[in-house]
Amino acid sequence: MCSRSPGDAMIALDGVLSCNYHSSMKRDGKLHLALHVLAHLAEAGDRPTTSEDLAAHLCTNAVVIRRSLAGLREAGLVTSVKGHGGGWTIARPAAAISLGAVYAALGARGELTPGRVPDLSGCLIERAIDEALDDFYAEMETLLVRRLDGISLADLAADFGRRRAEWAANAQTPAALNG
Amino acid sequence: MCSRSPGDAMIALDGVLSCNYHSSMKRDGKLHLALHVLAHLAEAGDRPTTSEDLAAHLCTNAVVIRRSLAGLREAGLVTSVKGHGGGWTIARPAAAISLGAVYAALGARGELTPGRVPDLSGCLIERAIDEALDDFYAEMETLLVRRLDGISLADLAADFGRRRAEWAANAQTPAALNG
DNA sequence: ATCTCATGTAACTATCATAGTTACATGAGA
DNA sequence: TCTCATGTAACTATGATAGTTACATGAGAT
Repeated sequence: MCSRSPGDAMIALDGVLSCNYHSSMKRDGKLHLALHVLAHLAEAGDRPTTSEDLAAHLCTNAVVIRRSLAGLREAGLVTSVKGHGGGWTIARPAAAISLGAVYAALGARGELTPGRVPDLSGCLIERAIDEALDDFYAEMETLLVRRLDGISLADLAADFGRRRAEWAANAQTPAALNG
Repeated sequence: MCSRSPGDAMIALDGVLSCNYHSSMKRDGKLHLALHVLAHLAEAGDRPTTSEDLAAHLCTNAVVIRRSLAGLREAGLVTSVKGHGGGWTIARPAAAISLGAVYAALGARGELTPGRVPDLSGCLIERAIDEALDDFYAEMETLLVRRLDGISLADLAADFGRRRAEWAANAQTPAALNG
């Protein structure tokens, strides 16, 4: 089950495309999920979106969405409202949310760094390698965050806008989207 | 079981230190393992080292070592000889082996890149994010490899040499090594 | 009031990657 | 031919994360 309904913020592709519910979000990372959700929330603007709706769009489970958004809420990137008419809303304009902020909000240690087990062996070679790799990974992490800080959600949204325009122009051949 | 015997290439720390066999190499990555093995082989020079010996030093299993070294052999970084007096030997001087070469030899896709599942949903937002992240990860991968190419095994060995000297100077207080 | 919707969260299962293990075939000296 | 060591398949164990179920909590709608 992962089809769209005409009224929502998505481009209407109903009946044409669907994704296999159980094999989709298998090994793709927390960052990807969070960005996708945020992009949808940015599209929705002020109107709250339920985790159920988001889950349908992302072909995943509502609880998975809530888990991810819980972290983003603590970081002040989104807000949530319970009950009737409730749901999730983006807390800042998309241009004011950097991918670095999202990455940080996820506590995304380990997205790059493999994580290290403390060295109990006393092997000096191991120590040298541990330190070298620690330094190296820290350096890469810095580069990664710096680069992510330079990209905003609005940049992704712009890219999305470009795609939508392209899609509208080629609307005659929707089959090309299946490739 | 992970104690050293006095005659080998390791600094003799017998009886002083041991590591818990079952909880050591749990989440540390293929690169770390390969580098550690290579560093030991570099220390050993021309004399072949058995996977059993290496496993004892690294507190892991001989088959794990052989699995890792099989990849490195295909890349021409190490050689192996069967039978009596056999074992593993480093194929080039340590200065001529870059960490980038090791990384490549491991086919270490996924050390950084989370890997992506093909997008079947047709969601344009998803596509924009997929491409942005693909580009981003490719960029980081390039930076990572470039940086790794700039470090040789000999650099790590030099670091090891420095440590050994320090250790020898402070040999009176071996307890400090336990911290 | 209470009904319904939606979040918040705990607890469980499923899946995947990798480390660890066992077992055995193969090849090379002694 | 005996022993050592690699080469490899097949299995188990572990940990991370996605997916699922279930239920408590809170906030409007009636």
